[in-house]
Amino acid sequence: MSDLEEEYRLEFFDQEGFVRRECVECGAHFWTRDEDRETCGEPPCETYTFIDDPGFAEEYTLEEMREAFLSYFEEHDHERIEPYPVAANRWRDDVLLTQASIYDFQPLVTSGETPPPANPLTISQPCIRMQDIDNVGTTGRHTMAFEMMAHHAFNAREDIEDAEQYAYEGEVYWKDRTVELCEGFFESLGADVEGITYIEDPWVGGGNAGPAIEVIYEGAELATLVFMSMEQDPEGEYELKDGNRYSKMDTYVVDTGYGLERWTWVSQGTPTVYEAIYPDQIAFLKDNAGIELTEDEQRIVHDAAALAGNMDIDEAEDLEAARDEIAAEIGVDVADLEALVEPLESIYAIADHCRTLAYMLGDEIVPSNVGTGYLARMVLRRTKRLVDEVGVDAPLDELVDMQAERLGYENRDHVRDVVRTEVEKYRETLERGRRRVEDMAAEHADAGEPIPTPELVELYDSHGIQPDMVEDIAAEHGADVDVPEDFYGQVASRHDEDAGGITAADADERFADLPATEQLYYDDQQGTEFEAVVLDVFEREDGYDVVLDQTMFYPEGGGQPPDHGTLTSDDATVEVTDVQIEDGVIRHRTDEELDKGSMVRGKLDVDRRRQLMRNHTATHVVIHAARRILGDHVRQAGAQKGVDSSRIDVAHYDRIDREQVRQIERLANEIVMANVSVSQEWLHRNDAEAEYGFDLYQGGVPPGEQIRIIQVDADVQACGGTHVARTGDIGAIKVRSTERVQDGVERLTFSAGTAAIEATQRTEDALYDTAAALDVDVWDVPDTATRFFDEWKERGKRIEELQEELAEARAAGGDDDATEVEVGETTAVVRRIDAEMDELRATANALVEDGQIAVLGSGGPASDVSGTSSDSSDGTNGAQFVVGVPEGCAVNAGEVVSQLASRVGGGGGGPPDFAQGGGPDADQLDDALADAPEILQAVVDA
RNA sequence: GGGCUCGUAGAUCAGUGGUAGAUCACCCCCCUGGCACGGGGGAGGCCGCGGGUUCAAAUCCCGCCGAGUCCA
Repeated sequence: MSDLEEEYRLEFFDQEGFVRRECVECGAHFWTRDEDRETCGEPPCETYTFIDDPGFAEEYTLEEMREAFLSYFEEHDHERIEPYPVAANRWRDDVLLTQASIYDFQPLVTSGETPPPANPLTISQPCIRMQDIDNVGTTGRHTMAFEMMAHHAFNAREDIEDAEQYAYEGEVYWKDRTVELCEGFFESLGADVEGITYIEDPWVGGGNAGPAIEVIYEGAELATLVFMSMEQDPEGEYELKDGNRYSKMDTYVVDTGYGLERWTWVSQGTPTVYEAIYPDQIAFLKDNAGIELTEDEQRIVHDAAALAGNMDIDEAEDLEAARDEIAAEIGVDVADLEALVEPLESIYAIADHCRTLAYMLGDEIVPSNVGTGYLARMVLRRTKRLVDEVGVDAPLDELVDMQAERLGYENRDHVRDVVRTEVEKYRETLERGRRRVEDMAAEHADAGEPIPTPELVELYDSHGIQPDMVEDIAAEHGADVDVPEDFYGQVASRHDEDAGGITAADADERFADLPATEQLYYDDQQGTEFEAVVLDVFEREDGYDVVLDQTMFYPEGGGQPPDHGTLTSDDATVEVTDVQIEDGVIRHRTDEELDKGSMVRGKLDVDRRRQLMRNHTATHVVIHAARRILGDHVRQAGAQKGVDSSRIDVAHYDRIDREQVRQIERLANEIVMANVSVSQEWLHRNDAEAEYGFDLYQGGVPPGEQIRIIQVDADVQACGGTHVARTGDIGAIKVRSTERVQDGVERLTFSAGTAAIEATQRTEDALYDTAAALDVDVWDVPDTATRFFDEWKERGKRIEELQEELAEARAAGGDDDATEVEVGETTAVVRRIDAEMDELRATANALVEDGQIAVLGSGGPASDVSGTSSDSSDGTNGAQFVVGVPEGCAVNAGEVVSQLASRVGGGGGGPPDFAQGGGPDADQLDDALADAPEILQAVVDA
């Protein structure tokens, strides 16, 4: 096993007189100029020494420090690069947020597939680390939002066989120069370079690894210098700390990270990092929340923070343990200290969270319950809770705007708008939750028991109500709550993860030897016929896979389905039903075999392909139109093209209403009618990104140095699909529906070309048929339908009234159809009324009100008076009974009904005073009713 | 993408196989000089939609639509 010790023996260290030492506290190896040094310098082995004693010659604000860094590296031959969005999922699909500057260049640049935008380069990249969320504010040094200043150099070995295979060649600089530049920057700020220690700390992550150095100054880790140079390899020569083996790569990359906030903090020497980086907002928040401290109190807070800073408090949990110690040291009561410090901690967290939100929303992340949108929502809600708790009464959108303004954003109005919308949504959620908890609390308070844990878990998991909020609300209603220690564990256990990763289909070895198929559909997008040579044929379960030297058939990809068509050789014509591409080799799935080596003529199913092209270009047009109508935050969140219809999912924070659909449709068709040409061009990806930004990648990020750019009107996208030549070829675009596929994601389904016409015709047919059925003009359909519906409701009510009148009349007039028997003191009326259940019930009620027992049977409605009956049968749908018993009469209606119903092959029941039942054998109805007197007698005797 | 919860009167919600309810809001009347309150009466429901099970479904099962929420 190698611990990479050799990797750290730098010439630079040698020349500068560094020595390698082992820390007496933690055992880490480090490099220092100070021969007497015993510890590595990093907490907990040593403490911060810059608090109240800044480590640089001058104090810097965030902006000044960023500029100092970038200009230093510019002066040393680095090109300054504009920061990337914090939404890393715009250019890669393995992560959601940008957490380090190197994220900007993964995976394609680091692997050598794509050249970096400059080499070497320097950047200050905004980042968000959600995992630190609990520590923000309390530890004094954690922030969720930060900028990682960096200098990167991308190197590729030249001593390899095929050096040109990588997008960059040769060495820009490596370890020695990296450390030298780092020292140089320290020096430029007037730091005492004697005090710097370099700790050996190999880095491993995401399948890559390499030696790395932590740069410690004044007790603080100010930079990490990573030398990414290895990749995971079971045969590898190095075994690293994650237990895996690694071997050297052909590319090797300098990946550095300098925390802008740390550097600013060290330059100012404030007790916490927050005070150094957000002085204005913290002053505002303190003032607004009415936090005024006496000089004594200020001193206590200051000392406590300084001590905490020195104590290597890495987690909020550790702080609780440390607080006793701190209080003792300063000589105050722990409770008093907490009362002083906690509001400040909230305020620090608010400032940090507002910056996080400004980053997220400024980069046009739309709050939702998926992906980055969910993260934005979580941060926003947490911030809102903190703001309310600490008693800040400024609207949240104003607080976020303070950060957006500081960052110089141009879309501040949009950011405020989104924050307001979200705050309102949260308010509604809280209100719903409050009512729910109040009911629950009252119930459990009555029972004198605490709210049980499963209820708590459900309140959080299904309704988004935090346990501590439940505690507060429950307390108001006198109910207790026990929040178990492992609460969030119990929540997690509700989410039974059904493992079952999708096993990737085994790559077929035999394809590996075949050359990449020439893609004729790019040379001539309008072409439909071609000639080719059959390179190979593979038998499959349901047909054959044919590989040609070149093809016009478009393989499935980018949401565009594959082409269909035929391949014809001298001997046979075969149908192509599917086309797939793998490693550049295109496979045509056919129903019959073709001879290897034969010449074939390929013909596309032209109608299908035309529709697919129309749909694909239309997709670009629709998303462009949606963006113009709904706002710049609109991005594609998925798409599927089809022959008859296509759909795109877009990120948007509200439902798309009918009027907006009309506007989108109109604008889309204006672009169609303008008949602008659809241009295809292959650009170097860096040029394309520089010119159009990451919005190019609406449909995903293509690999490679050159990317295909499709421009439709003002819309520019990287796209591998086939398109019509001019927008007019689309013919027409019809938006058919919108649907909310997730909160914050709207799906637009539309049709293009002939399918658009057909879709419209189908809708019209439905309208015409309706008009015909109502016997009115189409324009009168809405009014007529409304009138009919109202009248139908009126009639229902009238029928009910009449049924009641009829029932009363029946009850009053003893008519001949009824059999009356005496059951004890009470008269029972047994009668057959062929009517609906409603009518039977009404009659029974009327009889009961007259003090009589009602035993009513029905063989189904004699005539369908109400028009509401939905049964299609012809009166043979069985028998029903209703039995009603007046108060104080010892007859169980349920029992009677049960016995009657059993005679018609069914069952029944109900409360003792009013029961219903029935069965399928209507033929037995009269016999059953004839037996009713005996049944009544038997029941009363029992 | 997955899990969970919910959809009943204008609003908020009860009702978990057997006659659709409460509170507020609304309309009318009484009380009052008038208002608030109080009292009495009334109107207002395709129980989200579509299937299924059952003698019987707001209620149970399946699908769809709509909303909420937790997680990746």
